[in-house]
Amino acid sequence: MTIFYNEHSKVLVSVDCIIFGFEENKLKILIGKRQMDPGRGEWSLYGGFVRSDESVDDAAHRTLFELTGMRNIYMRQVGAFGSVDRDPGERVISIAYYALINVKDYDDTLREEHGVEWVNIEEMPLLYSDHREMVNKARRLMKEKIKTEPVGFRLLPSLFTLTQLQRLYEAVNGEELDKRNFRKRIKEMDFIEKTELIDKTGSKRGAYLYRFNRRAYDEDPNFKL
Amino acid sequence: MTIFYNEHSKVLVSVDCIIFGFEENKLKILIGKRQMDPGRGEWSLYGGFVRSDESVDDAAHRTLFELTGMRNIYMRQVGAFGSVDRDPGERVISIAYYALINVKDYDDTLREEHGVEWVNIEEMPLLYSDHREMVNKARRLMKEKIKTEPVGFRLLPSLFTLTQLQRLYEAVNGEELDKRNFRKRIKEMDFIEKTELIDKTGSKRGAYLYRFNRRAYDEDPNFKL
DNA sequence: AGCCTAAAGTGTTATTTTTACACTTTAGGC
DNA sequence: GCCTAAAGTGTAAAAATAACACTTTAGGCT
Repeated sequence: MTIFYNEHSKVLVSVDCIIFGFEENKLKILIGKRQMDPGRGEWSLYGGFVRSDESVDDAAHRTLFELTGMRNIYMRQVGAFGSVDRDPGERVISIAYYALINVKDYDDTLREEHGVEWVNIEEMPLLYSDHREMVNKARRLMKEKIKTEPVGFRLLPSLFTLTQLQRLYEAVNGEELDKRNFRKRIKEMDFIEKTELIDKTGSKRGAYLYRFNRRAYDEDPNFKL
Repeated sequence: MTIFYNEHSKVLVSVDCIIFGFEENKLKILIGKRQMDPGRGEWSLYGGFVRSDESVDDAAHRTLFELTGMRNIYMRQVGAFGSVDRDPGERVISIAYYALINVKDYDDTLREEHGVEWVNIEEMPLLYSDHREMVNKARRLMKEKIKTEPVGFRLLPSLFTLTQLQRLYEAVNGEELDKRNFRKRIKEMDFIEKTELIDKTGSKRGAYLYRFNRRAYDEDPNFKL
């Protein structure tokens, strides 16, 4: 293969995943203690290196799959982090991605095998290197995204109550929402469908379960929450 | 130096700049015909490689400086572009940045020496590799940014008329704005200051020149246009 | 059986924000 | 002095958002 750019130096490129989950009315991220040097024992995002035969996006999906066994996950790029000394071991430029997963879809045994935990994002410990910056930016982007695109459902079971959905938005926005105003907006979005099923786990009375209908959304995609 | 990650492959990392300018009431970008292989002769963004001793952000600023001789330019990261075969020569992952500059601050001789031109973004030719994608994403991000942060002034001279400012927003938004509503909003922002100076280049009557007062903005940063 | 509890569910009004809209003023050029 | 072309200016309607409280229901307890 012809080398066109041979005078330039090459660097390692990694991906780091900010994996969001929603549990007990709290927004959480999946982090673990680093099991390798440098930084062994520090809290860290899960990541991996980009291989020569895969795109950066593919590397992110592969890395997430390695950790969770899950495919077809909603992932979006957060950005590139490229300080010279961001990694104490060697020059590594990292591309951060955030992912939205339903906590219940993630096998707990697999999670423990990888030594990662769901941590309330409001109680994040100190993180390795610039990972905290990554989380903050990911959170900012996700918060904006979730307002205008129906991606929050990715954090919930496919059937959910309106209270669950409201709590999710409250956790992401960091402020309480008015129940009646919230539900008024839901009613305007026909693709958030009420089922006849009732969830009794959250109250004695029980609450109707709803589902997101993607097909209906695609026909009239106007989402706003 | 200890090599910690030695089994992983390294790649070239470049930066590409989407340089926005505003001229003749049009939003423009600075592009040139590639002067090297691969892709010689194709329209392309201006870019450069990230060196081992500089951050990615620094590389972007250095690259912009090489092209324009300008420093302290507003630049924001667009994101990483990392398809395996995005560069026909060799695997190169590129981090795109957009910059906002005042066209009049860019020396025209220097511009010609580098063989780059201001092209109306609505009449963009086919671009090399994935550069069009980069431009589109940059434009989307810039459009959002300019709504809530006072960065549009970077595209204008330090003294500008309200009509110029309105035309800028019209060019970025891609739609006409109501003059009275626009000016009503300006009046609410005390950090957009009317001067006693008058610009007569745009009309016989002349229009008052305004300036952005950063200090005043910092004290009460509420910008919305 | 009856009472207590805790979450589900439901509309109206006030406030704020956004949009629509047209005429007067001014200075240069002819 | 008349024509032109851009600058400048306020009000009213419409839409979006925010504020707000009571009823219903079923389980658990006595």
